[in-house]
Amino acid sequence: MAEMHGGENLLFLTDEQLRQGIEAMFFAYRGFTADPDRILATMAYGRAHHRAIHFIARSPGTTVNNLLAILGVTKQSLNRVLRTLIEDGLVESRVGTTDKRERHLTLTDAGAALERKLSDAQRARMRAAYRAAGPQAVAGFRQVLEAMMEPDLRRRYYAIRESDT
Amino acid sequence: MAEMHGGENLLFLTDEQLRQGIEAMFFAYRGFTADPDRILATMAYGRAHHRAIHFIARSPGTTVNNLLAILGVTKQSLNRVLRTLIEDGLVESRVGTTDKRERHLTLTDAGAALERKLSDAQRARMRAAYRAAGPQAVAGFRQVLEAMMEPDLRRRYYAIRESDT
DNA sequence: CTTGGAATGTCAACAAAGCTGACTTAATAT
DNA sequence: ATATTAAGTCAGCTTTGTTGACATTCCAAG
Repeated sequence: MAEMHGGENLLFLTDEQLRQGIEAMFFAYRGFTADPDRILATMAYGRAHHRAIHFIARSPGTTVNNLLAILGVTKQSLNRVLRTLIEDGLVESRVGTTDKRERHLTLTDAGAALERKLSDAQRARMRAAYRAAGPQAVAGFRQVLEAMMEPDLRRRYYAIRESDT
Repeated sequence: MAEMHGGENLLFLTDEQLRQGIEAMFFAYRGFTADPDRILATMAYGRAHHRAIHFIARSPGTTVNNLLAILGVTKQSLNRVLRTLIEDGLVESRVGTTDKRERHLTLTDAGAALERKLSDAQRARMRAAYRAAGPQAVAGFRQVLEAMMEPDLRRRYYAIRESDT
């Protein structure tokens, strides 16, 4: 924790500074999605498909319910996306073994290939930004983003990270 | 500039670190828009209206063309939003004096009131995140976001900042 | 002065991706 | 047995984006 001494250290909390942060978030998010969007535009897919693919890749065997909670959409909305991905052979849906009501979702080889393509593009921009800003800036970036999340999503964000080897 | 020495300082560039950054962006953006979205849901407005209102407030008298470039949508899409805001008396559109083709957009008192309401909510979350992370983290946050923007939007971002007193 | 091009606005049609509400099926939990 | 949960489906609606075509107004250059 950095200690606060007096007033001038709180300059980063002025309305003007906060406004700039808001605008930075807005413009940066556009850059963040630009590369995958370009790739998806050449197929019959959109950002919603990308999100589903990303989190299935990240948590193979995840259930529909879990995905719903992470993505924060209705099941009707997710189902539309999921159905096309399954029909197109990018995602596989298998009935659960312990609980047969659940469907466990995984990427097929074709799905994994698309995931890699999208992910490579997005990571390339992230890597460039990280490299330009440096490790200390990246740590701060992550700290602020985590503080900005809704508590329940922050918990899910941590859970996904910890599920990695 | 922080100097790079060898390998372990580049750990923040591993695919796993980049993936976490991507997910942090995704979850944080949801938090970022959550509060204004809640307010807008109670009216007949959406996120597109918020964006228009924000940038008109930020650059009073801006032209439609300038707004188009900042928002990155088609004029038809913006026009629909703008029309309802003008009809509802939140935005005023005045024919330009030097160039009468241009329309200069400003917020009415009612528009400014809504802007303040939305902006207050969004800034409150930003302020909380900034406070929790501290000044150094905020500097890093801003650095990474700026590096992530598309170059032309980065220029516009700087231009808006510099237009302030 | 005429003409070309730029800025703006409008109409129509459409697509992506979200929403609500109602309902079914199957399986689990109480 | 009954209630609840997970998933899927149908219908209809909203917001916000897209193209394409076209009219108007105005500035500027030949």
